[in-house]
Amino acid sequence: MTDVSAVPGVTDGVLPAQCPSRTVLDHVTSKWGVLELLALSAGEHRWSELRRVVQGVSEKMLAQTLRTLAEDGFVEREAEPVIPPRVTYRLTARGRELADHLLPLMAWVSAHADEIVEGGKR
Amino acid sequence: MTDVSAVPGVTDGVLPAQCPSRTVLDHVTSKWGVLELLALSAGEHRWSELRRVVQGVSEKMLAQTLRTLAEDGFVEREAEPVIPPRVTYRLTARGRELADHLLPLMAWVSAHADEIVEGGKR
DNA sequence: CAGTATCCATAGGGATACTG
DNA sequence: CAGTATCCCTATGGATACTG
Repeated sequence: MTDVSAVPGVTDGVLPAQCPSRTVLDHVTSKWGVLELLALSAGEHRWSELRRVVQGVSEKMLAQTLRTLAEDGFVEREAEPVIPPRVTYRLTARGRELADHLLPLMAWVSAHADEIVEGGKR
Repeated sequence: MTDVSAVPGVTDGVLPAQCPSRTVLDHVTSKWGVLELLALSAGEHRWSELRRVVQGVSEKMLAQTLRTLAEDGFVEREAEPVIPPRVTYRLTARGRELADHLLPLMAWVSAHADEIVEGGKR
C-alpha cells in the first residue's frame, strides 16, 4: 500500500477544488504536456525535433503547452539570434524532478497498455 | 537522472502516435480520472461520497470517467440490490499498482504547487 | 440513492496561411 | 526555421430534469 497521507486532503476533499495543485496538475497531466516532458527527459530538443518526435501534435498545441510548461518553470527556452532561427528546449532542474516522477508512471502504462485496452479487467 | 529507456520509443517517436499507451495515458491522466483514483486510493467509496470528495465534478463526468476506469480494469464497481441503491467503488489490484505510481507524482505536485503558480521559474 | 437523458455553451484543438 | 494568426468544428463538460 501507499502512503496516501503524503497527498494533503485526500481523505476529506482530494485537493480542495480551487487550490494551485489542481492547476499545476492539469498542466502536468495534459495530453501533450506529458509527451513533451517525456521527449525532453531524453535530452534537449529543437522545435522542429519536438514536432517530429511528439507525433500528432499541431504547431498550435506544441507552442501553447511549451509556453505553459516554461511559465511553470519546467522547461527552459533558449533562442539563438541566428538566421534561420534556432530555438532549443530543455528541462530545468524542477522539470527534471517532475520527469523523475512521471517516467515510472509512463513506463508502467506502456508496459501494461496492451493487456489493458484489449482484455479489460481480465 | 532517470532511466529514459524504460519508456519505449522515447528517443525516436515518444509513444508511436496510435499505440495503446496513448489511449491508456489519456484515461489515466484525465482531469477527473486522477482525482478519482486518488480518492479511491484512500479506500473504497460510495457514489455519493465520491461526488462530495472529488470537489467540482459533475454527475455526468463522474459516471463517465468511473466507467472508463472500470473498463480499463482499474476500478471495481459493486452494486448491492437494495432500496435505496448502494453502489461501492474500489481499486482493483491493477488500479492499486497504478495508484502507487500516481501518488508520488501527486504528492510532489501538491508540495510544489504554490511556488510554481506564483513564482514561475523563480 | 445512484444514476441516465437531454440540452446547451465554450474551450480544446486541427488545418491552413502568413511572418520575422 | 520557428513560430503567430485565423478560421472553424467537434468534443468536453456543466446544468437541469427525470427514473428505477
